Amino acid sequence: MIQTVRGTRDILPSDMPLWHRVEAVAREAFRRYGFREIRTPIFEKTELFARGVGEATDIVHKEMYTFTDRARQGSEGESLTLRPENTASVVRAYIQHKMFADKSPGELTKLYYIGPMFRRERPQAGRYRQFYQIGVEVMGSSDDAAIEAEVMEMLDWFLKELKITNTTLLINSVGEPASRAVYLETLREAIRPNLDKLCGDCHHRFETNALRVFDCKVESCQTVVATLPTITDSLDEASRQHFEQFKAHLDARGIAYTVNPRMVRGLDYYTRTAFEIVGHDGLGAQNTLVGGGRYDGLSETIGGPPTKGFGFAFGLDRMVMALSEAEAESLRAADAPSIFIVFLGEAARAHSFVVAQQLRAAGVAVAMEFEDRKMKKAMAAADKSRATYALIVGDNEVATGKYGLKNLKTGEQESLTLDEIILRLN
RNA sequence: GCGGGUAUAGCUCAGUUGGUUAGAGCGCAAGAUUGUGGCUCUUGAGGCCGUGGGUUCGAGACCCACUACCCGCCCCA
Repeated sequence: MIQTVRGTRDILPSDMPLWHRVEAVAREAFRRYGFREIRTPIFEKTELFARGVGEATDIVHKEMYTFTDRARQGSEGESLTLRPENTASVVRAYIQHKMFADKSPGELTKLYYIGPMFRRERPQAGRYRQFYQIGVEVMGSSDDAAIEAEVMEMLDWFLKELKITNTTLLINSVGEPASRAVYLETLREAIRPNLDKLCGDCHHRFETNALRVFDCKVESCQTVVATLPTITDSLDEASRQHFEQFKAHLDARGIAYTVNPRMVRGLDYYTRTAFEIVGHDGLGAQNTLVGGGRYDGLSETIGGPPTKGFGFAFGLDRMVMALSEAEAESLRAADAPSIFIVFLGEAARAHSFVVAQQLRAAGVAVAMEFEDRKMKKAMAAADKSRATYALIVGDNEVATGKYGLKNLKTGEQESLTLDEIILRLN
């Protein structure tokens, strides 16, 4: 039979309550912190990602789903790409719709998005070719470190609300592009005499992105890494101060963090603040839950006005995996009807449709089967549905207008009118 | 792109050194007499044993290829 494409999957109804919960808590966080939703197209011109994300990154280099659009008369079909991330698109929209134009100096544009992204990587635990991200972008003329701190505070609330504990916030400053370039040279010079002690992957990293040598898991590489200068040592003064302020803001908010001078992030556009939140439970090797940073200058890269920016994205798939078993179970349990109608006989069946209609009109989640079954079977179905109550409708009930409302948890049963039942459930 | 593992019922898995009708638990269906679920008991349905080739008197088991999934590397959410 035809199955899902490698790396893609169906999210089935039994998991939907978990997804909805993560989304709902995120939206509530965004509401409280003044973010508004934006939706950008799922595909864009390839050039946007090539320039925005960076030609040299693995994402652009080997992971994009790129295709040529059908040619129109007299012109070539243009190259389009399924979005591998959303920051470039959001910044594009910010520029295209001139969101900066009606703002006072200092006023920020705070946006959030939620939707699927596409990367052609090898699937494994917590990594899919179509995956879902929720993210925010703060754009404007200000680069106050309080912006970063406030976003960390929001994430802190978000994770606590989802009862995802046992996470670590890692922060670092990667500096301005100029000082980073200087540091990269320093780093390469420091690595060069030790090249023979490094693994094959690190040789490759040395050529393409020397910063990534820090991430190597090979033990012999780590002994070399320990001797290398960190980016902190060569930060430009402005970035150093910005980082100090960021930490002070976090301290003032009581948010715990770990400075990791060796944490680097893969996308080209990051400047100054970079951060990750890593989880430790229920995730495989892909344990980065949230990643983000500052991207001053990205706007200019794709043809916009000078703009400061800061944002993050988290993987919805991974966030759902990080939910505790207990939390998942209680979310699933809440995804059940309030009332399951058990009817007996043809007349009661016809009457039940009307009862169901009235209950639903009053806002009650009602389930019922359409087949006339033995009461024992109907009760078993009610139990299986995890409904709070079974509503018993037989000939007696039809005649008197009083129905048996049985609480399936406690086993207690009362005889009530429809109005009384509706009142009971509200 | 590279490495390792797995593939048997709807689900989770057993299946001896190759041997005759393919197993369990859960789930599903029916029953334990009248309009009351959960627990228990009885019975039942449900399998091209991933696909294709090979070895053999005989393959779910062994060999090869392919495919899919899982885990890891690279990289990332």
